[in-house]
Amino acid sequence: MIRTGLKTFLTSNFDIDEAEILSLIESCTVKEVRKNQFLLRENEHCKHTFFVEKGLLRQYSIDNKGKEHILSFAPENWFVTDRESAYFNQPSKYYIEALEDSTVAMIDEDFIQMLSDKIPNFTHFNNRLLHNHIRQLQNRINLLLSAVAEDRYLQFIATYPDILLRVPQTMIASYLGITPESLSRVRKELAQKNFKK
Amino acid sequence: MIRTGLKTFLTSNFDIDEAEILSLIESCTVKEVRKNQFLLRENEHCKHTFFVEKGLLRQYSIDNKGKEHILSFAPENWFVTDRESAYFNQPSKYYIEALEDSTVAMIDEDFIQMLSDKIPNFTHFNNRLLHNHIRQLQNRINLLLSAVAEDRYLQFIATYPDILLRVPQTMIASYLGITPESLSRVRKELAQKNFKK
DNA sequence: CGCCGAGTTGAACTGAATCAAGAAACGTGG
DNA sequence: CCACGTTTCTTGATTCAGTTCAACTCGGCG
Repeated sequence: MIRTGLKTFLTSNFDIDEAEILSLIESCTVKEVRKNQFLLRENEHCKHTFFVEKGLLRQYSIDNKGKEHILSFAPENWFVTDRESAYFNQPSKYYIEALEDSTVAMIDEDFIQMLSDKIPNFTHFNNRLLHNHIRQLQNRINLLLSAVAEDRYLQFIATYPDILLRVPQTMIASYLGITPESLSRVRKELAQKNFKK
Repeated sequence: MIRTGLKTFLTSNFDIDEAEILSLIESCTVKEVRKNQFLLRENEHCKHTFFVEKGLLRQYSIDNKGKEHILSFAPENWFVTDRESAYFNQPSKYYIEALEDSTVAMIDEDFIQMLSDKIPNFTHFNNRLLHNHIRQLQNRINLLLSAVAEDRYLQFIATYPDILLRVPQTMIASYLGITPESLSRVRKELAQKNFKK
């Protein structure tokens, strides 16, 4: 079976020979998770970065009223982890769950260490990943502070057109910080606007 | 004049001798900014990380309706920068402005490079800074998604009691994503609750 | 065929925004 | 140190975006 995931990702991002990659990859467990299975639950300690080879994950919290709030979606070739838990060694506030049957590479601290040793500019790459994450989070905060439901939704469409089609509307609403009913109405409004034009 | 800022910060965080620090510090410009002066404006390219030795800065955006939204406050011994602009070389969406007369160390790319060279675990330190930033941003998103005005305010008080006393309420409201009027009412409510107890 | 979860729609409600007007605090110059 | 103007905070009345709750529709799947 050809693994199109992490290996391809590494070879296409780093200047490193195939053989070496292969030996590295072996020390990285791959997990098949079915829809609705969890990779992390609240209060657990997050020990991995999850690299999605196939499928789709979501990271979310549950507030004290029992409502879910989606922090992120992770489709193919994305990394997810709870950095707060993993890096600072705290119990996680989040759940990470498969929204589709998925194939996930489980990257642990040792593996990162190996990559750092073997791949010269892996540190830089990792740094870029962190900066990218910060950028995404900051933009989202700015959006939550400044934009109404409709604008948030439009922004979401523009940024994640692929995800839009793969997850139920309820979850997009949760990501946007509005109710499913509100999102439904927003979409209706937009449809009418577009029709008029 | 004794600089209590960056030097102290470095010596207390890293195992490095005084002399070396001193020579490093010299290559880092220090700027005195007066209240309401800007260190960064929208559309400029952010070239520095600002380390606040004395005073208080804020980072904010202005939306298309002309409203300000505060992304962060930076009191003594904090770093601020627009990583999106600095790292990805994009025009900034944000303003960084002094809320008090401040002393700010202007850390540029060269200086970071020097620190990386001279200080063995500086990379780790920097990494920790990034993770800390991510943690803070993620928690804030979670709060914006899940909490009403009152809870956000309570959380703010608990997290930044020092800042609470130094900035006008208007700005705290802006940070929390509510209007000054709403914050005023929230505080009134809380005062009444506490009185009843 | 019938069920079930996802999405839609409606009506009432609510937390927060808006607009407007005072009151309090603040600092700046005389 | 007071007087004055400016900013900040408060309070009230009204409006509004989004929530809540409930009923109904639709498409898929066993």
